[in-house]
Amino acid sequence: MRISARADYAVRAALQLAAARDAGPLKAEAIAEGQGISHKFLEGILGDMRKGGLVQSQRGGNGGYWLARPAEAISVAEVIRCVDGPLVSVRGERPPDLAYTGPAESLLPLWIALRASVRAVLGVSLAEVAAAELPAEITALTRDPEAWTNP
Amino acid sequence: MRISARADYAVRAALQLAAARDAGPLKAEAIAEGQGISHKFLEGILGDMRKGGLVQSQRGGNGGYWLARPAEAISVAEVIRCVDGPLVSVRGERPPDLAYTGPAESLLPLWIALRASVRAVLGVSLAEVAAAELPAEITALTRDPEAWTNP
DNA sequence: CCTTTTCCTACTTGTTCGGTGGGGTTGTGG
DNA sequence: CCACAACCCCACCGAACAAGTAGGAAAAGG
Repeated sequence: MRISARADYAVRAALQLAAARDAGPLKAEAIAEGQGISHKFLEGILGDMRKGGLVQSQRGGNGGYWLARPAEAISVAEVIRCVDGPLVSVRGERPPDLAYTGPAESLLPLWIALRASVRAVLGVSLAEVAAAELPAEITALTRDPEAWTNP
Repeated sequence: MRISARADYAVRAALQLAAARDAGPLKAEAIAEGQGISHKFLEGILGDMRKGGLVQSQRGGNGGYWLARPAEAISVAEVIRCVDGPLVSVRGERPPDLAYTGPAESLLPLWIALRASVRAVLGVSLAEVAAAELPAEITALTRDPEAWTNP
């Protein structure tokens, strides 16, 4: 259950774009520097986000990237899916495509529940994260000090 | 956010062992056949679980594997961690080791919340899954028909 | 025309994934 | 004590993926 560098970078870039909403297009170089990401690598990620319809771009002189929709209408989950495919997969397949037998039968509902819960958390909008105003259900999860410790 | 084949197989093997609790040791070959897993590959996984203290084994004539603890006292999360390392990692690092700046600052709490929610779901015991009696909070997540559909 | 910046394709290097094969070691039954 | 059944412990393998890198073509603006 790892979040890839692509996904992490994509979300951070999207947050940067959300924050610079009214400052016109943002250059890839500026985002890369602002977040400490390899510029060329980020360019590829932004390209995927453009193909996925999340951002738009303009070349030349004072070009750059901007969000295709308001930051309130883009979820973190969408960004991750855009650059990394399905949010949760088991052995490369989406949960509903799996079949289990015997005592493992109710493993499928468990994976489904897992996916639903991941979806719920990552359903937050870029605006909420950028403004540091996460929904109450999410902050509730971070309240427990044990959530911040490694097992 | 993918569950590897190792993790999936490990949990299924553990469930098989949980179900055969009172039938004495279970041979790797039997588990492999029962779950449609490559026998040699499974052997490696069971080896990891033994080193992790989750199962015990006996060689020779009618040897095999059995759970080291009652199935009520082993969580799915433990099994996955045993064979695959940390449950949730971002770019290979555990969330508390990350540092974000600027508009991405509250991305860290989001990853923490994500991990907490994953932990909550996978905290179920092998006994609960094997008996198909998931806790109410988990089944509640599977109630929504949308949880079963791909986006 | 010249600069800037995005866009595209290809390549690299290292690691992981899923799996296989062979041989050693320990236990049981005859 | 001997054969056999199982676990145990490597070593290896091909394919895929991850995280970048490099170089240039194409558009926009001055």
